[in-house]
Amino acid sequence: MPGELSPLAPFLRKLELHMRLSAADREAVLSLPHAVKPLRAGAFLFREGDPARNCCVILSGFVCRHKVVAEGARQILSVHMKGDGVDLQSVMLDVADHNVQALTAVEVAYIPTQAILDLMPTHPAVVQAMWIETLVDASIQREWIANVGRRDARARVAHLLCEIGVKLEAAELARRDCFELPLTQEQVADATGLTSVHVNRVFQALRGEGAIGGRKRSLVIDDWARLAEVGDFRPTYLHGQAEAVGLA
Amino acid sequence: MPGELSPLAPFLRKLELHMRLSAADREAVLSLPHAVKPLRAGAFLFREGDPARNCCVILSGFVCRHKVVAEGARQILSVHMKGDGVDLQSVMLDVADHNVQALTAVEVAYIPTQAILDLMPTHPAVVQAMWIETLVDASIQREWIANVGRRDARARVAHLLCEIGVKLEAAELARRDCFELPLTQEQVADATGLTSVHVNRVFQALRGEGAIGGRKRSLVIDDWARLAEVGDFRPTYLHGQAEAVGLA
DNA sequence: CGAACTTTTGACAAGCATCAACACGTGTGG
DNA sequence: CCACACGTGTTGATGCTTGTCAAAAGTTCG
Repeated sequence: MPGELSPLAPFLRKLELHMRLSAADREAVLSLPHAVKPLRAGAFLFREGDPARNCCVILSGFVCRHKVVAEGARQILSVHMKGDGVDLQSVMLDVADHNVQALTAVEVAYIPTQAILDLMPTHPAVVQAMWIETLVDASIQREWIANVGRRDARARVAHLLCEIGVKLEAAELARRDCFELPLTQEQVADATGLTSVHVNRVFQALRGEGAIGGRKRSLVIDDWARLAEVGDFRPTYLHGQAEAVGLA
Repeated sequence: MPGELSPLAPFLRKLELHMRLSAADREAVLSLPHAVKPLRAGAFLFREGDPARNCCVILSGFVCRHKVVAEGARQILSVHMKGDGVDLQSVMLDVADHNVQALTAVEVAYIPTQAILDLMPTHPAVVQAMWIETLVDASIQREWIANVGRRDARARVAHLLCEIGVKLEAAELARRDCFELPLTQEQVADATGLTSVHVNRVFQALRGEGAIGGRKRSLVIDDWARLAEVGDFRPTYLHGQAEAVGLA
């Protein structure tokens, strides 16, 4: 079984950011049972209230997690890309407490949760790595609470752009200062707790002061240090991913 | 060793909300090595940047986790009480990404992380329960992102009050509709991304419309259904804790 | 009984939302 | 190939929610 070619290889790579794994552990990850499924942009991987039977790994494309509040407004909770295990937590919890939706066309691998539980006795290190993965996820969520709670619009957007840049680079999809933004301005708004109109104005402001460039979604971060300062971006909270791109 | 009298009993009780544990597992939790320490209000249990060597369990009193952003504003990320394992995640991560501070005088039990890691082979169910505990924590954080990101001031405060009520009841510290609020209005503001002045006005509005009563910090939720509706409070995200108080 | 918090009040300012319209690019079908 | 719809981005006018500043009143505790 040629490990490097397994669709789960990027997932394994991500786990290894957190923990050293033995050859047997690596093999156990790559041979997890999984069903690969292509989905169109906008498709739901899970919905709030769904019973949690599977967790899934992103193979290509982008997804986000989000909640819808009473008045119908949407709040994006996180953005995920190649190699991310989305809803690893569903391994342990009974029911999904949020939605997971494809931002672009994606390929995902569904893994039955039981298969992961079965690794506990035989490959505890793998389970430990997955636990860490969920903890890093939680750390990112804490940063997002601070982002939407206590930063102004400019900082929120700048922070989000920096984070996405680092995650893209850690996933080896792009350089952190030059990438195709996988979000529309409306989705940036939903991620930052703003309106799309105001996000648009913030983008213009950031362009105006020379922090970012590029046209449309092709984003170029001309002045990383500047943008990071505007966004109060200190990447410690990304743990392994920050180190992976030399920001630790 | 009389389990019921161990200071870790409330922690065990919380873990058992998530998983059925054997007698041996229960015993293993209660006999975890720990150092009990009383702390004054305002004391830090951990600081951002600290190396993570211990995790701690709250025995009495209240603590919060928070971050400080560039301009000096503070964002409270969660509120914890008796039986909560705060920073269980530090078992796995290298460095604390936020502060943990006592809101009132507290007693905490520090547990060396290594002792928890050592349970992996011998008591996997205990480790699994702790994992679930961290996942429920993450679920609550997601709800907070939506709360500060997409709800107006009234709803944010109402939501927070409902959540604290349910957690207090689940911890058997009070009824969910009648309790001593462990936060000052300024701390409520830091938890909801508002200013204390505005929080004060929201409290008056909620009192005015008959949703809440009581004077000072002694809060009485006169109309739970009303407050829950104002706050868009649907407690699924609390998982086991919601069920424990009959809200599932 | 005074010092340090905490809550409350008022006047005013600002950031962001809202609404509405328009521009632009892209893909689709006639 | 053009017409058209649709999603996305852009702009302007206006107003509300919430922040800011400052001061007073109430509370707690040594």
